[in-house]
Amino acid sequence: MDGSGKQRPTMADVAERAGVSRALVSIVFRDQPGASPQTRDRVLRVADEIGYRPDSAARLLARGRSRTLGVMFTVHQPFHADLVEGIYPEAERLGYDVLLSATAQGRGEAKAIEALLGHRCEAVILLGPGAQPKDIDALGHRTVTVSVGRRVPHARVDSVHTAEGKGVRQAMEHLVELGHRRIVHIDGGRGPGSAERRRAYRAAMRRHGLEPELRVIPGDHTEQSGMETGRLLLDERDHGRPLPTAVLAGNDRCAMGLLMTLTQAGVGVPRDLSVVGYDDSHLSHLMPIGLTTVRQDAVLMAEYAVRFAVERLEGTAPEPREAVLDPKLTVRGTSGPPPEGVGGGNR
Amino acid sequence: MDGSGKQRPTMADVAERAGVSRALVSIVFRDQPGASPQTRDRVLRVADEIGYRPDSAARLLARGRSRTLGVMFTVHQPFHADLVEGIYPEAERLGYDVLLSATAQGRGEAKAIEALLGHRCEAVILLGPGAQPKDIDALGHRTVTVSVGRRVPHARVDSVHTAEGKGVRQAMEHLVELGHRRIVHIDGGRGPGSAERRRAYRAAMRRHGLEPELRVIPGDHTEQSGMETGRLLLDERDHGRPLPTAVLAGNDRCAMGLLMTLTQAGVGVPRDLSVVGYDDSHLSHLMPIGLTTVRQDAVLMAEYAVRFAVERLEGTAPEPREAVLDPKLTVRGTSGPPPEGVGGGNR
DNA sequence: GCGCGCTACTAGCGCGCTCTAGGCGAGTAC
DNA sequence: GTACTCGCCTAGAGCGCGCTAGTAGCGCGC
Repeated sequence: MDGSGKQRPTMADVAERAGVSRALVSIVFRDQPGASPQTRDRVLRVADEIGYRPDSAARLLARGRSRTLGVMFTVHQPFHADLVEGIYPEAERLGYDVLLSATAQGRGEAKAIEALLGHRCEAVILLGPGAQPKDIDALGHRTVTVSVGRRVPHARVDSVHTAEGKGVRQAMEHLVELGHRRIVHIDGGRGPGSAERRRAYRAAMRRHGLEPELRVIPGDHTEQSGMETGRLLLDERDHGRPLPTAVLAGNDRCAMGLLMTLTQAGVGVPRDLSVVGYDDSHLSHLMPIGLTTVRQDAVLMAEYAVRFAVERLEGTAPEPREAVLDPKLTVRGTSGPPPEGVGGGNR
Repeated sequence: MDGSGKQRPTMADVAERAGVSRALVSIVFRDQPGASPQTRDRVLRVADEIGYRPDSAARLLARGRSRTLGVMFTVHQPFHADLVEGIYPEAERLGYDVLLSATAQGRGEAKAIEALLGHRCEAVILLGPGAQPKDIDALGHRTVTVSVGRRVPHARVDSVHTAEGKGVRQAMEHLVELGHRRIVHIDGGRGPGSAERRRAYRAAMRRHGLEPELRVIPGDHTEQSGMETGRLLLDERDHGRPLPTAVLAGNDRCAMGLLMTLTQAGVGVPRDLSVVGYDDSHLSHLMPIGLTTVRQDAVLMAEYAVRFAVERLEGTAPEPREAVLDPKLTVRGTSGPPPEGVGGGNR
């Protein structure tokens, strides 16, 4: 009296029970004109009684379109979580369904995308894709594709990202104005936006005549990376090399890792050292004194991504576009003037 | 020359181009006997050439079963990320597809579940469901359901969770053995497992004759909650009430928030205060000295969840079951003896 | 010659739905 | 009266696939 024996009710069941044709039930469920209010009511009531729910597979098959957007993301990226949260409501508003596919250990981007395509997503939104530009371009030729957080210069894809240079510049101005000179940058490796951030960091250092202090420490967009850098810096300090007075991290996760290591080692933030992150993911609010970070508006980015996809699909905008959002430095508690006397590099 | 005009190739296209029948293509793609190696090769080659990929909607419709497991999770829960990572490989191993549906701001559990059912998931795996037991029971009557991280006593659902009591007991033994007496617990509110953890904390305090020190601070499973508790404790200290010497947090996120607040305020961990978390999510490894926490094996839990669902679906285990995994205290750096002289409550 | 079993393949129905092309009756215009 | 519209409803094709039943061809034994 349960489980596998229980057949899922179909439209035909509803139709029969309500004494109408299948087509009429279809009309009612698609909220289309062509059914009297009474019939509509009766159909809905009967459907509810027998627990009918439209089968999206069949529906999808029947009408040519799936009205589904596929989203590839990484489970462990808080900023992706923020983006996903923004994607749902915008997609719903435009009448699209959302399918998530995560990359994870042992499940690469290719696999995640494959799954989305198999489910007939009309468009694919890639959050911080790490794939080669040529692969992304290939995907873009096969289906409407949006890359979020990463520019893919000559590929046939829409892209939504922030003006990395601008964000880094703001952060650097902020630090320099506070009096910092010994500012290091933790690199984001192949992570989205890293190259631009690195470039902008270098340029800013040069512009302020700080070229001798310029230092890029290799890393990536994980807490792990921030912690390793922290340990590295502490280790160097113990061997006589002074700590930098400020660190521009590759992203918030990296900044978090760094902070944990440093504060646990008794380094005062921002007393002894300032830290600036990048993303303004949920993480940054969570710190007691707040992480100074470059805000990327996740909700806005999500909205652009969804709209780009939908407009391409519906032919409103046949050509791929690029949205470059203005980042905004959000000064919170992890940045302040460099320690007295140190000045930040005047040896 | 792009986009909507480009029709997705179907089996018929492959068949025609390879000079065989549709059925044969179907056979090849389902990896079934009944096609010669040469034909098989040719079909696959042709399919690859024209970029054919089986349409899962149609496939799902045609064979009665979808072989799809739906997973409801919360984007911002790191432990859910760990679970999702474990679910994918196990599902794949058993030949099932995975569909994710996130709860988020403005997208409650009901909506997330609705989406899964609409996509014909045969079973639903709920990660840390917050819904009312009766609603979960109702769902369990409609479809195979597995609750992960939360017991749902009289409901028709499988469940996978850890022996909360045991975990808390271990943590408490550990703290008491170190010499702690003033141990407070931050509650997890309606979060999964909270009630059991709270109960176990109370019992442990009583068993060790620490009833006078017993204190449960309301909270939930977020960093926010940990931070608020931290501020509360610091505030109390400033008004003369001594800090507890140890805190048993509701989960790792909460412990993280607490840690951030305390260490930033100059409280040494574990010098002045010990902190124990719960989950052993990725977070706990990320701290420089490591979070002492009660390990819930995410991978194992994920495997149980998937297997329970599949075995119910395939009739191997018609009745819902419960897996209670043994948690294991993982001692890392945030726990140590209480500060000298304080002893931990001997006023 | 015949039947037999086996491999390699095909015809065609049906999954649950959407959607086009209508049907039917009542009202309105001439 | 005929002609037409309009609201409500139905018949039935077909979406891309899986699958059952069946066919063609071939070697084999007698």
